[in-house]
Amino acid sequence: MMEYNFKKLEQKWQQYWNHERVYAVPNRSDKPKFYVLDMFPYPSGAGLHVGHPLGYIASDIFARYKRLKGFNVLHPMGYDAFGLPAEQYAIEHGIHPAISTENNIQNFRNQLEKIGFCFDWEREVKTCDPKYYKWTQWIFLELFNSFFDRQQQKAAPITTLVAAFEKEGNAKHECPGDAALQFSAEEWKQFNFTAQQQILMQYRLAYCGYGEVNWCPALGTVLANDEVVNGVSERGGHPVEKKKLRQWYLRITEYADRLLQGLSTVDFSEAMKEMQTNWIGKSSGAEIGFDIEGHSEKLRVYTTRPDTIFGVDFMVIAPELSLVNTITTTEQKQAVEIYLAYVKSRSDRERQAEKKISGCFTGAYAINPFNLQRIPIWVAEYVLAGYGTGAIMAVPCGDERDFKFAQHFNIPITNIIGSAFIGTDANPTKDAILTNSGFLNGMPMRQAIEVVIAELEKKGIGKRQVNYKMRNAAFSRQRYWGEPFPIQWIDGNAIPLPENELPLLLPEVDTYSPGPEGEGPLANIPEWVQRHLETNTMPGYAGSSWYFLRYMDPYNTTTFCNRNISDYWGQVDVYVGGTEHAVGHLLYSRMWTKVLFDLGYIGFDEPFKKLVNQGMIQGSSRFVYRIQGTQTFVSAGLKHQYEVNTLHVDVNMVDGVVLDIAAFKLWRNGEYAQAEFILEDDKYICGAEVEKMSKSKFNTVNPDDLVAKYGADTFRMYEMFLGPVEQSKPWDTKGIEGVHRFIKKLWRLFFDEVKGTLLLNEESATPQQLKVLHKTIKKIEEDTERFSFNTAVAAFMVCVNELSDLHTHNIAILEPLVVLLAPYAPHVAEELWHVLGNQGSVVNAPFPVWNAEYLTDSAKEYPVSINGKLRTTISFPLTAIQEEVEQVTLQNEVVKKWIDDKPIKKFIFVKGKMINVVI
RNA sequence: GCCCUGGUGGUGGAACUGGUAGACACGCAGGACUUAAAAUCCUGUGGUCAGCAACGGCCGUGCGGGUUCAAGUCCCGCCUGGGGCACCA
Repeated sequence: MMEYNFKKLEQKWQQYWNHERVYAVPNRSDKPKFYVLDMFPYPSGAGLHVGHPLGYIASDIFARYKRLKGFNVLHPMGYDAFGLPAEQYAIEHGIHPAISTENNIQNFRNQLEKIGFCFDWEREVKTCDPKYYKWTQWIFLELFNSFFDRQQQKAAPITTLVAAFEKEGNAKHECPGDAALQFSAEEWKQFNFTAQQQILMQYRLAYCGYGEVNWCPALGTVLANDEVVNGVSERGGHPVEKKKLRQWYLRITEYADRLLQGLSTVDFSEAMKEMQTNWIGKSSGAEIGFDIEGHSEKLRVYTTRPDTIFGVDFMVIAPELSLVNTITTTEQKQAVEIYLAYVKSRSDRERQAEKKISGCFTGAYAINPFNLQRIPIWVAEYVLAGYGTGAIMAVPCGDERDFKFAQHFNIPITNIIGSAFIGTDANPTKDAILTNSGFLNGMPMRQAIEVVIAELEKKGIGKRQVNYKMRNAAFSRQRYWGEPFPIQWIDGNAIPLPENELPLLLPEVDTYSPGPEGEGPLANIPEWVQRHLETNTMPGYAGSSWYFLRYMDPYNTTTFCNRNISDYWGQVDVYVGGTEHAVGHLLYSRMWTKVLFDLGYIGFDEPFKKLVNQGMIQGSSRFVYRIQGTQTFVSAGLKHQYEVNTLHVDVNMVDGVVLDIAAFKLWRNGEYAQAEFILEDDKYICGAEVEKMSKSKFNTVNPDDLVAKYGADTFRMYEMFLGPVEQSKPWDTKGIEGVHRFIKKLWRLFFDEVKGTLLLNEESATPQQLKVLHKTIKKIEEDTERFSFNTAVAAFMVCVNELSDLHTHNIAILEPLVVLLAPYAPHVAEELWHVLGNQGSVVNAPFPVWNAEYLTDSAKEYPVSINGKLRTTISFPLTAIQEEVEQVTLQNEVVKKWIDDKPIKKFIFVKGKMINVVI
């Protein structure tokens, strides 16, 4: 084989790798371990597009590189296979999600295999496989049977809590679900079983409660947030309202502090850490109970600024609070009801994003405990029930939103910060001196925070409080295609199934439509309901919270992962995935890891040592412009002369922006066969825009097509060449030719394709050739280590260009180069490795070592600037010192010309960098 | 609205710690080989001005300021694309 026939060659080596089990990884080895993981995909029906493999290629290169560097590398792949789209597909087409999912998985697998990844497919996991979700259910029961011991700051079995209750009540274990709950050992023993279970439920890490969902009565189903658009269902446009349903939750808030602290032990980007920190949203302040005029109940507010308590001009409570009904006066009742009805149709996000100010006075007044002033209580949507106590004290002079609200409703504003408030804007400073503030007058605000908290605690009307924005995560879905909860409801108590009954299999159903009253499809199965089994299923992040552990020991039937094996592999060393998982998936898998660690099942409490975020590949959409009411399409440059409709066209029919008219006429079964065109310069020019890559926008590019046309090696290198992995960028197939040419050029260092001869020789390498090689080794090693794959590809190109110029055909140079290239272009590297006469796979070769001796230069071409502007360059030996440099530089013709006879103010010489003459 | 992130030639991008802006590619233009095409190779390619030419001047990293001998890089204020915001995964 003298010509570069990538089709034959790639197929040959893929078969060889499979057959020889080259990528099977042992769980025991003398080599150091390294774990490289990709976020596993949801196997959608649309298959892979060019955006998916970006991260996989990056991690594959890294995994192969680490293997060459002598590590035992775990690099698995699997599928996050439960999820809403498969269920929606089932509802529409009547095909069981298990079947469509399996088909999709096969399709994904085929596509992935063509790209030549080094995944150990023997370790593949699928979250929807009963052999897998048995252990998801098992871990769920561990969460159910555990609580967070605040003294120890770790999870512990609920049995130890029961033992403590029997001995001393809950004195040492404040109830996370109800801080006011207190009972003695005697009282505990007096409680009946149900009462005890209800108390324990308030402690469990997986617990049941009630929560609001998007309920769409017309569809009879619960909707995801992204299925709700402007308060109506995306499909059909039916009204959506809030409905309270029984839900499972994970008590992740108990782990808030550890999740926060753990961030300092992992190598995530600062942006990622910041996002997680914001999500956790730790704040400290005070909770204050205000008296409400004419009511015994208190109005509890949480504030981070207790120092501003004399500036409170009104209170705002969230519309969801039951307190709204209790305190609303008869005069205000109608207005409040109208307002509540309006709020009910709106999502949290809409409520926060809304610029229009809305709210309603309840008619009730709270009393400021320090100056006994009456404070009107309002209800408004900008306060969310889920944060803090669901009520705030509004201080318009210090808070922008409070200020706007006060202005809008003409509520008088009290100024407590003197000249720091000028009446046109709120000033959120902490450094002003307080005025109009009773006993705080003259005190800096920062200092007053502590003083007020102390005073509140002394008077018993408030206390110091740490709050988290993070809420406990709803852990149930009213859906079919998810893990069933291994829970039976007996006399209103949640009773776990015994371990030997796991997995609780997802039953067959006749219809995937929802059950009565917002329950999931499982509620439609008589046998299921008769057994009193939980009808909710688990959400997508259940299976994905621990999958990285299952890869280590995927066939174990006695435990989720053998402890010795997880001790060997330990943390994921490099985890590659998109930022869209920044909070959800990453926080939950971090929490699960901590729980499993606390309970002694694994030996580490952070799952991912280093996280690399790959950017999104966006689609580059193309448009055609149809003149309204006709079949005539007008080229983009002329479209403004007509009334046109804009239509997406398949990007695969467009070369750059030029439409392939013949292909367009055949498109969509000839829907546009009769189309006529108004051209410019004999071409039809399409409009272009960058959008999300999706089937509906006809801007997806299938990797299969590119692999077929250019080969997997070209495809892999081109994906990397596109730009930094972390950065989002639109896909453009145009540049792929350049990478393909590079591989062919490399090939020609080995073969003369025209004459059909092998060019290799055993001559010893010249210093120039050695310099090129070793410069490249160094560059590839450094770039690969820092995930700078685009510059590494460029370095390969430079190397091959230079070696071609030097007519290099020496084995001594080309063999190390082939090993260097193996992580990037494994197929061609494997072929050339064998052409060089080696036995066995290049996968197991040692990574070449660069030698500094070949790289040293004796001189450097220094840029010479006058006043910071580059004017010329002068070559100096690397050993040159400032005096010599200064002398030579000032004699230089160009420099002399610029200096003229002005005096030299300063001569700057940075060794190895540059020279700057300041005049 | 809040949080994160990006903006450099016609295009993707490079410039790692403030030190020669535009590496490497694509595209384009011209040329070689060829009956022709493909493939391959060579030359040029940020804008602009002047010039026979070697070479050179000015401008230039979203916009406006600032720090510095020196700013794509640091600081302040804006504009703008993308992602996330708890039931998409």
